[in-house]
Amino acid sequence: MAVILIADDEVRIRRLVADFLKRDGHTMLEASNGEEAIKLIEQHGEIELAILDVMMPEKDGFSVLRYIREQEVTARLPVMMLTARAEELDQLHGLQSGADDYVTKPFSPLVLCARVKNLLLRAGKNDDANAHKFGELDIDEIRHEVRLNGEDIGLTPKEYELMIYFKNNKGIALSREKILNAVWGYDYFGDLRTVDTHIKKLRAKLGEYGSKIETVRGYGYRFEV
Amino acid sequence: MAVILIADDEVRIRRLVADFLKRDGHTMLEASNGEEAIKLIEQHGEIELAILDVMMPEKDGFSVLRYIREQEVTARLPVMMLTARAEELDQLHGLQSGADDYVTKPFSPLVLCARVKNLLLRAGKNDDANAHKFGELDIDEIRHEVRLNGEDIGLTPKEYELMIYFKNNKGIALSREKILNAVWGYDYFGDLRTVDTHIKKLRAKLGEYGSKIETVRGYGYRFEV
DNA sequence: TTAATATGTTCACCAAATGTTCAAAATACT
DNA sequence: AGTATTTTGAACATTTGGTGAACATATTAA
Repeated sequence: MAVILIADDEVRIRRLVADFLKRDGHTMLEASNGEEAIKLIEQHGEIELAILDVMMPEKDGFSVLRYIREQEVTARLPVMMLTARAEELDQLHGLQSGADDYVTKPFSPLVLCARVKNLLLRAGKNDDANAHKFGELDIDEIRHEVRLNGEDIGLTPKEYELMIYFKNNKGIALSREKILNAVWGYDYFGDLRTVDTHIKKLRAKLGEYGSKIETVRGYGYRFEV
Repeated sequence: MAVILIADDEVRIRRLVADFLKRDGHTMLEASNGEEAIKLIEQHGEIELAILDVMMPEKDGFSVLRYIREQEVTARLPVMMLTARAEELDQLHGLQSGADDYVTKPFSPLVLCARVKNLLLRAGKNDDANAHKFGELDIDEIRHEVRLNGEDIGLTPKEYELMIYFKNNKGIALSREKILNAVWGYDYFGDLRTVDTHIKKLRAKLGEYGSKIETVRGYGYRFEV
């Protein structure tokens, strides 16, 4: 279930796509031209996929796509293009437009649904498991490494797990008990101070970002962004 | 990239097959029984390969296969059958059922992927990149061999499959469990350390490129480019 | 200011993960 | 059947990491 934008000047196509994707549980936003599409994208931070027809009045699909890729906040938004002819498809390939997928008209609604599912899956994985960037700090769960200014900082297994735990709980104060339970396991009977030792090492390896792990006196630690 | 139908009543198997083939860039359609499979085939003119489990509720794999061969439009569609037992395999042979390939359960996902690639190739579908070159390291899936400085390094079957799995997941940290599931098959319950032994041998045969298989401590391995 | 408490820091010992070797078991080949 | 090859995991070696005691420093309370 996601929020999806469909932009096409033909009502018939728009409805068709919207109806099918609604049936899959998605929330649909509709635009009848490029200008409208951009307006909706600006207003809705939560759009998770954009389906753009290439041929549209006001602003065509390529212009909207370019806009999406240029804006910081939407640069990584998955985009699917609808093209009417093979020539346009060539354009897509040739210009390396930055679209994530394309479907040629006429299309089968079910194939479109399948591809949408695919894109959302891919994007979902990217959001959850791909690199989380905090300035020059990359937490890359795909490669299973953390980079500072592009360089792997060589975390040990425990340090890495600790980092992931902080990443998943940024801004939340975590007691030593909670940290031990989460990272070491609920049946671990170790000294609470072991946490401190690992925090120390992690902070050192994070360099300038070490201070992002703040001490919450009398309680534990908190990772700030 | 092709549109592929997978029909199996076991969700686990369906997901496994779909996930692996999606990673190869294919669009997957899923059916949980024979009736559903036929419905999807009727609706989609663009299906390029059907993978059918023999044992399914509503209509079994053989019935679906017969249907496919009877319809003018789908008569030449490549079909791969999944069979659970040797007896079913006999049926396939004996009845000259018209399937293009068959795979017995349990199967290794990688073997399945390779066979799918084969079938699509045979069917004249586009498929690029069967030879991957990393510097002086050639991974040649056509000749089914890996060369270092032009010389075949004589990988054993398991080593070769491991190599292919790494090639398909370069830059991604792979846990021993994942590797075991992918290369040995989803129902293999062997020692995780067996992976290490094979890594060791593969590294040795890869010579100077052995270090491209990096150890991810506390997790598994990662193939670098 | 001093005592009490909490956290930072260091380090040596122990534990765990991985590398490596090998021979038995399984498999493929003839 | 017999032989060759491959696979496997146990056993041992080596490397790396985890741990908590001990001491240092910082913060708070009295």
